[in-house]
Amino acid sequence: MAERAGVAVGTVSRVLNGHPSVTAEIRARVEAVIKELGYRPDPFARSMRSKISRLIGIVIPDLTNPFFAELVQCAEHAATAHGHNVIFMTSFDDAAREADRLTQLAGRKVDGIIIVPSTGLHSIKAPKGLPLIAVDRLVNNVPGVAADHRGGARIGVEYLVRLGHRRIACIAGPAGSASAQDRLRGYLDVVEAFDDQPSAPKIAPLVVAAAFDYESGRAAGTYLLARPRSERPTAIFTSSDQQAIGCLRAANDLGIPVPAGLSIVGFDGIPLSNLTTPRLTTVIQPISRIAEAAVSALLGQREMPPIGKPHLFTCALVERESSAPPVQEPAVDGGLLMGPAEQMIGALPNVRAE
Amino acid sequence: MAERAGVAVGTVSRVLNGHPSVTAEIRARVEAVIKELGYRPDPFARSMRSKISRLIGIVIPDLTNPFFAELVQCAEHAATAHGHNVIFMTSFDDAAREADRLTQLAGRKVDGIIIVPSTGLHSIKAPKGLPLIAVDRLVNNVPGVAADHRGGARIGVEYLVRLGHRRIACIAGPAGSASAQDRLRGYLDVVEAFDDQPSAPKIAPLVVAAAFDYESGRAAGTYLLARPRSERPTAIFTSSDQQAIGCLRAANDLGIPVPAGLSIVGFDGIPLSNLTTPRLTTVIQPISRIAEAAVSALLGQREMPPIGKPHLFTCALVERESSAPPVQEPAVDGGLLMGPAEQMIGALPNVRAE
DNA sequence: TTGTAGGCGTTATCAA
DNA sequence: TTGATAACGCCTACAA
Repeated sequence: MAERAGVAVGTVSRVLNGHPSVTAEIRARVEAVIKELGYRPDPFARSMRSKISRLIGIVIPDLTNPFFAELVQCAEHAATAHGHNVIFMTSFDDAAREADRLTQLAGRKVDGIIIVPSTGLHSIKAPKGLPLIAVDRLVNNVPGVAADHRGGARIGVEYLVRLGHRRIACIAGPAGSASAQDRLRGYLDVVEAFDDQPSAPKIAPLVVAAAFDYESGRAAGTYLLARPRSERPTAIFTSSDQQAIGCLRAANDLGIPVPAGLSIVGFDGIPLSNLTTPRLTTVIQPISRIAEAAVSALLGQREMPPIGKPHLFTCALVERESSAPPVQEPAVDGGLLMGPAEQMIGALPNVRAE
Repeated sequence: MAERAGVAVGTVSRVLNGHPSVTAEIRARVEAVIKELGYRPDPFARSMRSKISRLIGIVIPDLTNPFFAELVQCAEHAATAHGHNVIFMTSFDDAAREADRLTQLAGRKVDGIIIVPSTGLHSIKAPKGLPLIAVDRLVNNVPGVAADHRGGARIGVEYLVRLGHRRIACIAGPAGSASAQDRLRGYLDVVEAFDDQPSAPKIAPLVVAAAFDYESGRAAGTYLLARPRSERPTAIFTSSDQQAIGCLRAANDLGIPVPAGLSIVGFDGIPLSNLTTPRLTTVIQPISRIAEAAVSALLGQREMPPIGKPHLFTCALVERESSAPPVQEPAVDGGLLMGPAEQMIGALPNVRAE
């Protein structure tokens, strides 16, 4: 023990915790011994008494998704700045595994949990008494912080409309993902806005659902582009950069030039989106700000967003090379999806990678 | 307390730990109460006594690198299977920050640490008494597990030679990275092997160093491909898939068709390598096996590789679309790098992203 | 200001 | 087999 500095344990503790009532002389002496012995307080003993672990958990569906990887990295950075460390876990997008991880974290007595809920989850049975915040994919019984997916999608689709596109397809994300639904809703917002102005040319909606990854994007793109020329979209709005990159691949396989024969807009703004051929026009999310907001809310530096009223961050369009005005005036009739948009959400054709 | 089951604390502990000397009847009674109360032993109290945290640390230079992201995911998976959780940290490829993280982990009393050392590190000052294993980038004072980078590079370059290429450039990784050096060495192995056979046509070595990321790969590729036609390589062997993808971009920017005018071979085997245009021929690392080996060595399920004698996993070539025989017989003279290969390592022109 | 002592939840030792 | 008890390292009243 460092009490070989000639003081009592209590005094050492006071020095450690910066308690005011310690003589400068004694404090110096103790600190010297601490340094000399390389003494570190035992975190377990500490946590056992204080009930504070300075540990937070983060659970994400899949680290192979560059967006989540960046999110985790930003969150770790923010947590470290707050003096916390992070226990990382993958749910592999599986609800059962996710629930198990949550239980594990609760058992570890972490101070809080950041979670990107697995696909298909609309509510989370949170270990009670444990601060929990959903990021990116919002659920209805937990505070959340995310990009304004709906607004972001609107920005992307409106941009395509402004470019002159009228046959704009949408590759939606998986039906169970809240972020995917919001992006789809944004797409439909634009479609409906045009429906409301009878003078404006109609936009033919064309929607297909797919997972967020490269391969699913490629499959969905192939599905959309393999349609007869007259029905083929002149632009595709995707729900992730990975899907968009898969689409690029699909277009290339089918001999369709981008952006000459097809415009593609991505979503997320991952680093790679700026290095594809052609470079991807995409809607970027302010990912580091999202991560920081989640961490500081969790750690009480900022108040938690109320349940049902998540903290939303606005997205921005980055115009690059994968988008351009359409070459020929597209036909307007016939879309996969017709009718009141709201009803369609959740009942879309689903294309999946083999 | 669960001793309201009418037993002493010690007995509960024995039940919890499956100690044999407990009557079936008592055990049943205690377990019933445990379940009823949803009782969970406090991990801090437990660790405080047992000196075991069931926590391991993992420190990575950059999670934006898909290879590392996958590594982390695999490691977490393996650790979970062993009943451990993982504290994740980024060093941002900065030695000072890395050292700090290591200290933090030691302070947390994790059971072991997996580290991908930051670029430029040749040894690690490990907190002593703490199992530590280096992954992917080996250092000389710590046990390690990695892919056989040198052998893998050899496989990739030999493949290009077999295809008929003689002017094969190499984009090496950052000079400070051990894995980068090994891959470069593998490249040089092949070059030298040809030098030894006077009958065989000479291979002109051409090497440039760059960071592992997309943008650096693009810059390095541009640098190599902007040379006069007679000196331009007909094939580029890169040190990461990201570099290769950047190269793809560079070739495209310069109007050089791949693989018709240039063959590119990547390294790593990240998922994306199969979705570029053209799909990337690459040398894949058995990443999940590497991660599992690291975890089980760390946790004592398997013996640690001796220092200086790391556990190496062989790589495999996946032939895809970015490689083909060269069209025209290339000239042989003039390379950036000439002379005894060994001397060159570490003294290469370095191209970096702006 | 400083020392002393009790208690946090476990596990391990020793008796019973 | 089971119970009682000490000890792990820390913090915090409370007493000096």
